[in-house]
This record gives sequence, structure tokens and C-alpha cells, in this order.
Amino acid sequence: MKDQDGSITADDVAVLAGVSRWTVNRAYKKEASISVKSREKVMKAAETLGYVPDLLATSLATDRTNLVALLVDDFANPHKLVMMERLTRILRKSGYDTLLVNTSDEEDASAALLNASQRRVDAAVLIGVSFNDQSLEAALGAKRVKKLIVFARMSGNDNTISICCDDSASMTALTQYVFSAGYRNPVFIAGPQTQSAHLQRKEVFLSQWERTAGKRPDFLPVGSYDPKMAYDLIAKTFRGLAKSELPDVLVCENDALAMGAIDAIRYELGLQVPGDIAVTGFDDVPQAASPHYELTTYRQPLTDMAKALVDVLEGKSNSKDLNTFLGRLVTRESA
Amino acid sequence: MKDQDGSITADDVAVLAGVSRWTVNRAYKKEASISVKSREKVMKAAETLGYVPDLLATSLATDRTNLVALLVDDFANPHKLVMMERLTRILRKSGYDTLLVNTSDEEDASAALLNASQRRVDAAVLIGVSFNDQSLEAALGAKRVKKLIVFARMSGNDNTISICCDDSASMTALTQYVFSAGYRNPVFIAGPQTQSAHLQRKEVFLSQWERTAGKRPDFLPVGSYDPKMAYDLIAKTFRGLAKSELPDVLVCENDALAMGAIDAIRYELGLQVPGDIAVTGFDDVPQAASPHYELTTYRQPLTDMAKALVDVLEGKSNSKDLNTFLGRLVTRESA
DNA sequence: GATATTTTTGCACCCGCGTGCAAGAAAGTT
DNA sequence: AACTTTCTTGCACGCGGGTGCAAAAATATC
Repeated sequence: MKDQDGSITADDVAVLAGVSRWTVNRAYKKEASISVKSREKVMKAAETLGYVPDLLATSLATDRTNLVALLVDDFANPHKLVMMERLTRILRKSGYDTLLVNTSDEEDASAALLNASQRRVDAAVLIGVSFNDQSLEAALGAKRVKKLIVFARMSGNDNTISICCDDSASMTALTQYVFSAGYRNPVFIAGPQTQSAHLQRKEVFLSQWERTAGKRPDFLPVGSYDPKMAYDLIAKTFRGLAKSELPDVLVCENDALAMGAIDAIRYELGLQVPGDIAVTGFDDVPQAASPHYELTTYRQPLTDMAKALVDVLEGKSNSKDLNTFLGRLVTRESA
Repeated sequence: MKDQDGSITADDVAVLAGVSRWTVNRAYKKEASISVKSREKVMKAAETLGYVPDLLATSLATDRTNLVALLVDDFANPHKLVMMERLTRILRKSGYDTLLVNTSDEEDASAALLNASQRRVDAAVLIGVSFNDQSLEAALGAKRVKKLIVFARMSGNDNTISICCDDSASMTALTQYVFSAGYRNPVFIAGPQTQSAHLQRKEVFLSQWERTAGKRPDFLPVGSYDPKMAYDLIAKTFRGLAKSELPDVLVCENDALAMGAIDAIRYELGLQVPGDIAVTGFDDVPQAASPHYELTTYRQPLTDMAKALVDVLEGKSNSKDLNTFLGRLVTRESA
């Protein structure tokens, strides 16, 4: 029995179909020169044998794996789950599979990256946050990685393609909304301050607000996009302050921070949201819609961004301006 | 230049080191018979050239990819994020990479699965929920998948290895806790009722409670492990009922449902948790600890389970009793 | 110093499929 | 019918490395 080890090769199909192995493979190639008869014979034989072409061998021969490494380092943020779902689904639709690489452990990050490159991924997509320059550099150092893409985040590195929504436009919209809603004393809750790949939300908000309201707001950087961390920091920072010393709105860099903020305001400061302090987020994670948070936030056009990613992978990305995606402000009760 | 296309092969290293290609490869094999001198020469040459063995070629030759497909179909449950983090990290530590396969789209599920098998994954790990029998069957049909593992869930299929915590023990503990806390009128909030791979929590709870309190509780099946769905169903089911008609505790199959339940109780029924209706969950997702939920729940020993998974992958799993992991009850304010 | 052992190394062939080219078959021309 | 042109097909060789065995080198034995 040929298939006793469970693997049927093109050769097996070839003998059954009465053609050569190469004809078998041609049958699977869309634009191959092969007669309809042969293709049918092959396909029928393939079906009865349960043959499927081996992607390993194909990849080795073509130097194209149709594999994308997705580097994630921040599993505390529920938005990552949303991104993963969207990316894997859309990538799959275009024929790509996703290698999930956990880079949350600093030590293992470069090893994991090296490993992915040894698998000759067609591209590495970073949806992490605290990618310090070493990690990025390591990624670039792995020559085998043909493309390095920073997703949903700007990149300062030239060897990198970044696909993200227009932080400037989005934060401007948010700023205007917050201002016109009557808030006058905001504090910006920022995430980790990274160098290579970062968000511009803080800068945009601070300068936009200054331009609009005349004074530059304070900001509070949280060590990571973790609701708990935001909770603790906000509790620590604002506890015991008089009403007049408190901000009237916390503009948070994303929903993870915003949810921590809301909890802290309610359960540590004993205040109302939005009555005493309003809160805004960014991302529109599923939980943001819960009646408990009712978070005013900004939803990125993830599907479009993912499609742009596919275009980049297939080399048909027209230009470099992939940082101008526009999402939409989702206004709820929290501000 | 050899490396103009970015790929240095063992041959390149061989000429630099002045040995044959085979000696180069031997240098990378731990128990290979090679003189220390040669190994050093090779390693030095490899380093200056930046050589790393190609995993694609290795996999093809050895029929071992060190790749595990992780099939996920339920991205609404934050616990999935926790599992993914844990699994990817521990698998990586043992030399495995993870292929993330999104099977949430029913149509694409089998295609995705087929694709994974074409990559000759060493195993497919299901951490999904609504795997109906077709999906499972499809997975088994893909001969190339050497092992099929159902993680954190029982499997009725014999060709499948299931690694999960002891639903019986855990739910018994939970039942006892709830009963001794004085609750007498529980309703069980169940997830989708699947066949092949399912949880036994409902059955265990119902029978345990019957044994303890004398009467079999009602249960409410939710279409998916989605907080929103649970929210809507609970709102619809209990709205307008008199206090006496309401349960005093909702025992939920997992935290996702429990969080939806809590929100519904508070924001739709206008009642207190746990004052009017208490709630318990299962999984101990990060959000369960938030002051808003303070959810009493049960934490599975994910790390141990992941390690057991590695044992299975490496073929050194002693027996079939991988369903007896014990977690611990985490008691908080919600019940 | 010659022979027997053991260690190290090289090599042919294989994993499953892709590419470019040349031979063979089919279709089109006059 | 003989000859072109076009379509199909087969094949050598390559992708990068693993395996088992035999030749070569190093070491041990008497």
C-alpha cells in the first residue's frame, strides 16, 4: 500500500491517472498549459486517492510560504483578540496562513522571531506595542523575513511598512468632540512610550487641545496597556484630591486603559462616569459596548487595514501612504 | 556573492569551514558523531556567514514540522486570549511554533483545516467550542494531521486526545460552595450544546445539585459563549418576573456568560449582584477580577495542561487520563 | 611497526514539488 | 498529403537538508 504512512504524493496520482507526475502538478496550477482531459483525469485520480499537494515541498521549491508571522506581545488588551480574528480571517481568504508568535517574553522574543524566519515566512506583522528597538532590529536582522509590517501603529523605521489609521485625523475628531461636549480639564492617559513603533495619539491630542482650548493638558503614561495598571495608576494619582483638582475627562490612548480608568473612577475614587469624570477610549473593543462601560471610543477600519495588508503582501500596494485610514467615532455614555 | 538573495545554505558554510556539507549539518545535531574541532570550525563559519538551518527543508526531510495548528472559533470569549498566550509560550519553549487557524467562519473552517494539514502540522489543537461533528470529522479526515487534540474540553471521539480539567471535580466544588453559601434556587446558564467536544459542567452541576438539595435546577442554553448573547437571553427570560420567581444564583458555564449575566442583572433587571441574584463563572479571565465583576469563578491549571499537551506531542504521555487536572475555586464578591 | 578498533567524514539517494526546455502530439495551412 | 504552427507532455535538475553506509582518518593493541 502506498498510503500506509498516510501520504499520497503526486507520483501516486500520476500512475493512477496514467500520466507523468509533472502533469499532475500542472493540473493544480491555474494558468498551466494542460488539456482539459488530462486535468480531469488527474483530478479524479487525486480525489479517489485523497491527494493534496504538499505545501512544505511547494514552499521549498518556490521560496514562497504563504505564511505570515503575527507577532503579539500584549495579551492583556482584548483588542488583540479582535485584531487576530480579523487578520487571520482575511489573510486566510487570500491564501495566507498565520503563525502566531508570542513575543511577550522578552528573552524568547528574538528566538521566536528567528524561528519564524527559519520557516521563511513571507512577512512578519507586528501588532505588539512594547516593541523596543532591539526587537525591531532583530526582526530586520533576520534576513529571511522578506517584509516587516507594523500594523495599527506608526513606525519610525524605514525598513518597515506601517499600516494604520490616521491618528491625527482620529484624535482631532475626538478632541473636537470632547471639547464641544463641554469638557475643559482633560488628562491624557497614555500607554508605554516606545520609540520605533508608536502611536501619535498623545502628541496629536495634546497639541490639538492646546490649539483649541489654549492650554496643554497633562498626561499620565501607564507602563503597559493593561486595565489593571491603568486602574492602579489612576487610583494612586487622583485619590484624595479635591474636586477642583480633578480632571473632568480622561482621554485614554485605548479602550484597555479606558476600562481600567472607569473602574478606578467608580470603585477607587467613588465618583460617577461621566458625571464627575468622563472617559474616552480608542479601538472599540467588544466590552466597550457593555452597559457598564458605554465607552465613547474610536473604531479603526480593521477590515480595510487587513485588506491593505494583503495588498502589501502581494506586492500591489501602490504607495507608502498606508497611514491614512479613517475610522469613526463611536459616541456612547462615557463622555 | 552567495548571499545576495539573503539565503546562506549549509554548502556555503561548508566551503568556508573547509568541510563537507554533511559535516556542517552534523554540527547542529546534538548527538551526532563529529569531532569538537570540526564543530567549532563549522560554528564559527556559520556565525560569520549568518547561517541558520532552514526549517522548511528540515521538515520536508524529517516529516516533522514542529508546528502545531491551533484552531479557534470563538473570539468573543476573552479566555481564548489567555489560552493562546499560555499555549504559544509553552509550546515555543519546547520548540513548537503555532499556526493560528480561525475556524469561526463555518465555510472556511474546513478549508483552513485542510490548509493546515497541507503544512503537515504535527498536531491540531482545538480550543474552539462550537466544533460540530463535521468539523471534527474533517479534521480527522485530513490524514496528514498526525494528532488531534481537544484542549480544555472533553471529547467524545475516540481518535481524539482530550486534555482538560476535571469538570466533575470542579463543578462539584462549585456546587458545594454555592450551596453552603446559602443559595437555594439556582439556574444554570449553559453554552452551546455540542456533541463531539463538550463540557460536562452542566450535567455535573444539575445532578450534583439534585443530590445535594433535592431538586433539579433549571438551565438556560445560550447560543454561543458571547456575553452579549447571555445578556440578551437573561434580560428576556427574567424581565418582569416577581422576586419569588427569580433564581437567587446564576451558575454560568464560563466567565464570558457570567459577565453578560451580571450586566443583565444590573442594567436590565435593575437588581443587585450578589444581593438579589448571585453569579458564578468558570475560567477566571482577567476581567473577572475587575471590581465591577468580582466574579467567583474557577481557574483551570492552564500551564499544567499546556505542559501535558507538550508531553502528548512528544509522545511521552503515559496514558489517556488527561482529563483529571484540578484547578481551584476563586471566590470573590459575586457569589 | 603492523594490525585491529574506533571515530570521523564523505557520499549516494531521498523528502515532494517547481522550472525551463525539448520532444511528442494535435491542429491548422496550402 | 506534406508541412507548419501550436498545444501538451516528459524530463533533468534544483530547492536545503536528513539518513544509512562505506571510505578515510585517528587511536588503540600486541
